[in-house]
Amino acid sequence: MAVAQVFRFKNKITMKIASFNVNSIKVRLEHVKKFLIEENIDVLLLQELKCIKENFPFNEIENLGFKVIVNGQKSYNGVAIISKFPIKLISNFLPNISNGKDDGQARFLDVKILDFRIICVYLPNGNPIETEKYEYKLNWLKRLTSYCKKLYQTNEKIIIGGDFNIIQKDIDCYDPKVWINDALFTDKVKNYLKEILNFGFVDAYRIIKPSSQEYSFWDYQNGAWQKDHGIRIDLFLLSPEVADLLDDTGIFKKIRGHSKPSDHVPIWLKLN
DNA sequence: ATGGCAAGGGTTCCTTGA
Repeated sequence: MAVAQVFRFKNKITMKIASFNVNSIKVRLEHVKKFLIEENIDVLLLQELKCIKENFPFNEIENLGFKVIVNGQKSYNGVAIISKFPIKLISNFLPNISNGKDDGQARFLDVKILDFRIICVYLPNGNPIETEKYEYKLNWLKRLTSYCKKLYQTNEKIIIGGDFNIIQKDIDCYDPKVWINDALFTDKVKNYLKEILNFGFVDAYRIIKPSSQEYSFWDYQNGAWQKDHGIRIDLFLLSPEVADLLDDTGIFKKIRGHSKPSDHVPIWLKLN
């Protein structure tokens, strides 16, 4: 009995996965390195690199013992996945509904790490509404919903993480009145997220903390951080197979108070 | 006391973000 217990303990998979919209990897490199090391991160999803692949600091990250996959773009967007375990690229774009092709914006990575299917997303902001930016966001959500539906049917261990640019509910922002008619908070946008959740995905944060009010983004302007006027828009969506493994989750708020912070902070989860 | 951001790219300001 004791032997069996030790055996089981030794073979238990423990993983800490995080997601961080860095708002320029160049400016936030030291924050990322410190976070990876001090918080014992196994897998990190990054958004808003704001650089092309050639300018990503591969050496700095790989020297810490990580593998890296980058989907870069000049000036805007850009996503990456950093992992202690080998990464196999499945797709670096979210296919168009009409022709299955890339749309040229680096906002998506789908990879396999161990037996997990891990998807890194950076959704469009979409403001102002009733413009083509908003239409692009709705179209992106339509494509993501379609992708998630197919993905769900594979019954794999799926983790979709990143900056969703969606405030799901009133509790996910300091003042819902401020966000009326904002592209992060319209019914159309929220309904796409609901549809994805209705397939059977769950918001990891709400499993562990059903009624907590915490944020993952504070605007640089108007003293938003000092007044705690934030929003929770960075999310991990889990398939049931992963939700069963969820041990803990949280928002790494303190990094927002450091010098030269991103306007987002990392979110993380532990699987056991 | 009443205006208050940041980053990239490229130039002395524009775009984008949320």
